[in-house]
Amino acid sequence: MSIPVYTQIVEAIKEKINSGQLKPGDAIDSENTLCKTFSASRMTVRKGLAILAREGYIYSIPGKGNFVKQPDLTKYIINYDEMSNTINIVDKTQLLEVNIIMPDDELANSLQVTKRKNLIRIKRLFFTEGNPVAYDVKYLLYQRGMPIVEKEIQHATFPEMLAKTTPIYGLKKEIIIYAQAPDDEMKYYLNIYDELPLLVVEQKLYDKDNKPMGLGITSYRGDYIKLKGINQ
Amino acid sequence: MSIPVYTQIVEAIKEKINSGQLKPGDAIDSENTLCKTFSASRMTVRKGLAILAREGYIYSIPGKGNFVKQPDLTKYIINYDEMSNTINIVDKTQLLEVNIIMPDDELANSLQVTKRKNLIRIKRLFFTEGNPVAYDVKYLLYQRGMPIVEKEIQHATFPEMLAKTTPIYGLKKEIIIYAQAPDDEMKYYLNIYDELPLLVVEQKLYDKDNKPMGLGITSYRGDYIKLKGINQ
DNA sequence: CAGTGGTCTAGACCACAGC
DNA sequence: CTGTGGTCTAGACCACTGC
Repeated sequence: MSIPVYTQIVEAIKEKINSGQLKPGDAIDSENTLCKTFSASRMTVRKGLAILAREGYIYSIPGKGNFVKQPDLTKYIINYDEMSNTINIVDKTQLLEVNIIMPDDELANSLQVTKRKNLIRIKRLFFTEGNPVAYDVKYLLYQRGMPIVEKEIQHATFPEMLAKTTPIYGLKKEIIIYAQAPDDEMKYYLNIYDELPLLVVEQKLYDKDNKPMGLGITSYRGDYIKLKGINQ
Repeated sequence: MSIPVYTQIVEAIKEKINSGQLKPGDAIDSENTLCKTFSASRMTVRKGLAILAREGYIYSIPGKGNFVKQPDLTKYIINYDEMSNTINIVDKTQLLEVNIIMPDDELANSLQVTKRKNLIRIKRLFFTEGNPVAYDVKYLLYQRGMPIVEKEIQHATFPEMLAKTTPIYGLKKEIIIYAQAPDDEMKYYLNIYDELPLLVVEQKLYDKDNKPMGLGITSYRGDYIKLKGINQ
């Protein structure tokens, strides 16, 4: 058989769990027992168990055993990037403003800086087939080497803006998603004349020491965005 | 040192990547080289590399080597459940309707059933401190043992409704998030008198063979919901 | 105390890359 | 052909659990 032994172990245990033979909290056969059952060495058995643990099927308690885990029914993975979503792709961007500003209380608090710290503010409009679909504002802590060259920021996504001055590994990210009615400025920029709502996505980036590096707020016309999340 | 050798290997390579010594696409020292560098056996080195691969730092090409991976800057994890979000928790639910219905074209297509297949439709209202905050509709394929007991479904989340008749392991889930203006029915149920938009979350559940098991549509008052996603 | 999982070794054979 | 990663073994010692 060309199927690795550890895969066979994984599948056998998954089957026991999926079929209900093993329920959450139940103990799995001990590693030594599995060694005998599958005529495998302990390292091979442990490799299979590690895969099951990674996939959320089991957990282990040292000195006691391996147990079936209560699955997490609330977890979803979403791939978010300002320029593309499930129903639309941004094909043009327009730079409205690049400025150095001083933060107000809320912004200073959000980025954990004093009100005297200079920030870069970038405002952009996103278009699809000639129609404005989103209004985008970014606030970045100024750093040496920060790209203020218009060409470099006009089409960049948020992590790309920071990638040139901050190591992108260890970068922590956060998004907040909510619905909002457009104010007059949004209605003007996004050509909204009726009751069309906005979907707003706030992005916050932290360096590997959890220091906030920037805040982005992207307001999408509600008819041009759907976000999709899947499990695993 | 009580830190496991494989952890030391992981940290050493992470540091090389975070500091920029190793860039995406670069080859990592071969496993045999790492064995010598860390005076460790190959299995120990491989355990460290497996962790780095799982965390998205590296990938391997058999016969060639291990390489630094381009990090995925778009991936977020969101914990979604109808009853609670970043700014609100549902503390009361009201069952509006439990019915057997025949699907229209759109629904039959979405659930991959014929129009003659019976579906269960459940309509609920969610409240927080006495105020209606969300309107919730679920469509379920009828199965033996399906809970139509009101007590059992009134407060259940979507996966919980299915958990009694379907194994929850291997369950695949999908959510679609978008903003929408409320229609008159929504305005009535959710006490909306002004331009408040809705945030709509559609949930679709599939069994382990990718057969759709149910569709849920939850429409939240925009001022009572924010969804949060983080990386890793 | 025996049994459990956590770590680790020093070998082995294989399929595959690239010269 | 050598070097690479992928799989696997048969031991070992440790810390912890529960009797």
